[in-house]
Amino acid sequence: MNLRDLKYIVAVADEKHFGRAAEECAVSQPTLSAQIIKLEDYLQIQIFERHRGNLIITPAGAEIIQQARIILDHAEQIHKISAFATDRFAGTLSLGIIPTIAPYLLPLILKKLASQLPKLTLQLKEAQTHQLISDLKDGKIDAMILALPTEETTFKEIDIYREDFYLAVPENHPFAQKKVIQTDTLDGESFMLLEEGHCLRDQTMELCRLKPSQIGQSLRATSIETLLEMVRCGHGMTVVPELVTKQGRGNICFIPFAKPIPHRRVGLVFRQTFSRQDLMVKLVETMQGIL
Amino acid sequence: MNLRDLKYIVAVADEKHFGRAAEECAVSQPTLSAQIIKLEDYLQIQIFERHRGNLIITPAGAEIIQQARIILDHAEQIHKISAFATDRFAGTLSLGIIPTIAPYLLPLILKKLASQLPKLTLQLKEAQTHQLISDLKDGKIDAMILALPTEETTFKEIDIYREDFYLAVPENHPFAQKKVIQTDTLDGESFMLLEEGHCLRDQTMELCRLKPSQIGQSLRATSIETLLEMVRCGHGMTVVPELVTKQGRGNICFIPFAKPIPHRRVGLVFRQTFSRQDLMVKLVETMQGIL
DNA sequence: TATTTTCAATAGATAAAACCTATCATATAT
DNA sequence: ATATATGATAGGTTTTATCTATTGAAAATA
Repeated sequence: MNLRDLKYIVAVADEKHFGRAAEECAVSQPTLSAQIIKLEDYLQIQIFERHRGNLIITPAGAEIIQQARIILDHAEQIHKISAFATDRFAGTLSLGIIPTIAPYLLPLILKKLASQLPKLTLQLKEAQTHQLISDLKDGKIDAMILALPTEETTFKEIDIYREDFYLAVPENHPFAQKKVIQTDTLDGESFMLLEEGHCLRDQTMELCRLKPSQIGQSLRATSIETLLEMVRCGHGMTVVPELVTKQGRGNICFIPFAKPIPHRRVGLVFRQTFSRQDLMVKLVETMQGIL
Repeated sequence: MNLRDLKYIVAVADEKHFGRAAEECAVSQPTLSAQIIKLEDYLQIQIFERHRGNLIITPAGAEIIQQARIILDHAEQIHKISAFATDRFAGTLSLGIIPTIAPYLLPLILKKLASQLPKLTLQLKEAQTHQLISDLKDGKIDAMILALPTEETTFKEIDIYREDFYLAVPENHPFAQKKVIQTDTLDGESFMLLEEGHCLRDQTMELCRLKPSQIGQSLRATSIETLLEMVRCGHGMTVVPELVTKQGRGNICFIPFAKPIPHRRVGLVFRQTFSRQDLMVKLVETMQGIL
């Protein structure tokens, strides 16, 4: 049995005439006749009684045609679903973002993004890199924004922006007077970092070549904001990405690093096999246009 | 798009594995893969994201699969309808019967017929021959029982029984003493007939070679029972088929005719193209067994 | 009654598709 | 580094759908 066959019998039921039904289905009359005979043969049941000018639908045939109409309706639905879905910039996108990006990037772009991609609905999830990677593999999210690279071969990455790091010190700290800072002058300083699992923690440790003794152990900071609060109170210093410095903050100085300026690449990551790659490109372009 | 394709994507959605889905569909994995790719291509939409061991259904794909399940359900319905309908002795049969047969034949057979063809429901319609012929052509009824032949080339006829005619006279009539009656002794007698349109009227006129002057004009009898009531009251005589004589009636004598005995053939008639010919044969055999 | 018209089925040939086996490519697990 | 698992690709075969032309049978018309 075949959707085409069902179309044929519905056409015959509508037209009560094989020739006209064939025309409606854009096939020749013998083709339509043969297919219907084959269907009747397959179902072991007669659907139509043929007479000239007087076509009778058998009772079972009428029931079958009723089902066929339902089936064709739903088949049409499938076409509609596809047609809608092929508007690649519409629909819902489930997007993961790491905690050191989300609160600083989202306020800058969400509003304009909604106006430039009006048919796109974002479903946001904030989690650490390793969690997002797992979610992306499982299909729980469609894409994610985080620090590149991910080292995952099954993912594709597109750079969105490059973000320089800054040293955050209390404004009464000696460093606060410096225009730039050399990473090798940080040797004895005491640092505060985010809790384990944040990529920013690892990046900071690496770029400042921190010894375990320099890292404040008492604190398990879950956010940059907490960290900055501690800095403000003079418990130590920390490193933050550029976007964090854009919001006005009292009592804290953000000192640029000397060249080569340490930074991170922030990008959009998705599965190589993801079905909406053109939306990914569009999304990145739109975000870059806003920033 | 094709019912087979829909079966394939539902199988993949269920199994989350192309190989197992192919097995379930009893085709090779390349076949299933190729068909699904072709479907995705045709719909211009990706239904699955392929990874090893981790198959993800796209949002649009999920909607399509939902529709596909509905469609396959209804397709299954079509199979069930056919399977039920191919029990050729089940279902409803719309049967027309002429008024000179219905009230005498039906009481004899209906009960036993219901027990011997328990799954068959009869929908009975009583009408004159010409009306039944028109209804049968239009498919308003499936078959009819009447006096043969119909002279219609598009119908098939099966004889059920042969029915001799009898002369009905009041018991005080001189003819009432006769064992048999010769048709050529009826010349001057006055007859009462059914109204126009009844085949029995025409048959009686023919077999008795009645002149218009012999036929009572005042009466437009719509049933044999009315006619017999008139005979009982001595208004004349009439001719009735054998089954009418089987019910005990006072004050009326039914005289057999001399050879060659005039009679009519009663049979089952249906369209040559009717889909339940084997039921027709079975029905006639069953009725003959009962009579 | 004979002829024409109408309508669906049949015949024969061609084109399209679905299918199979064998193999490849890639990612994951060992 | 090797083996395994999974889905895609290649090439060839079979099946199916389709076409045009024709036939057959009933109905309408002359």
